Order: sequence, then C-alpha cells, then structure tokens
Amino acid sequence: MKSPSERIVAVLRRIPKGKVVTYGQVAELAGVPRAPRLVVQTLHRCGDEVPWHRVIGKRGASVGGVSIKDPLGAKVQRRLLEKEGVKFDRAGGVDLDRFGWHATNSITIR
DNA sequence: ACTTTGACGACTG
DNA sequence: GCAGTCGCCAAAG
Repeated sequence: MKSPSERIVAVLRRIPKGKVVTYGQVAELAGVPRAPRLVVQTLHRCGDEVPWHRVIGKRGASVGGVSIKDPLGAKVQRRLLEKEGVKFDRAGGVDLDRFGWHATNSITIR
C-alpha cells in the first residue's frame, strides 16, 4: 500500500482523454473519499506529469487550473478540453453527464 | 519542529 | 435550502 498521493497520481494518469473527473471522484477512486485536497496537492506536485486539465470541480468545472499564481490556467484548460471533444456550456461548466469519467474498472494500482 | 496553506467535497446545524 | 465546519495528506514557510 503506497501513499495516498501515489495512488492519486495513478488514478490521474488513467483518465481517458476526452473525459473529465472531479476532485472528489479522483479522491474516491484513489481510496480517500474525503480528501479532494490531496488531489489538489498532487496536481501541484506532479504538475506536468498528469493531465491536470481533465480534473475539474463539481461546481462548474472551470475551477480546475485556476491556481492563485496562474489564473490563466482556466482558459488553457477549457481550450484543451474542447480540443479533446469536451463541450462547455454557456455557464462554463462541463457536461458531467456525458464527459464525466465513469470509472468502471480503471483502478489497477501497481 | 510547528503552523499554515492548498486548483475541494461532504456532512452537520 | 443555505451556511459554516471538518476532513484528508503533503509540502512550503
């Protein structure tokens, strides 16, 4: 059993392209349902090692990528997701019903 | 070594 | 239904 953050990274790397996941969902998949903050930290740590643009928030998706240091991330994220086929509604939210990653049997932690 | 933060979520009141 | 608080782990100050 590795550290929770390790598992989170593993989960993040398994996110299929064209799909989005919420922090809570990633945390849940990683085995720590109440620790979405860990996902946040993990994204900051790994940064470019994980598809951070596919990680969004329940509120309206665009929360992802908005770091207090680089607020421009949200724009980049939206562009990247649209490039992958994810559509944003006028509220700037992603259609979780269609693009929300349905983690069927993805977790295979090594 | 201790305290505070960190792109959030869920529960309780 | 809304607002406030707690939770989780790690890294930086």
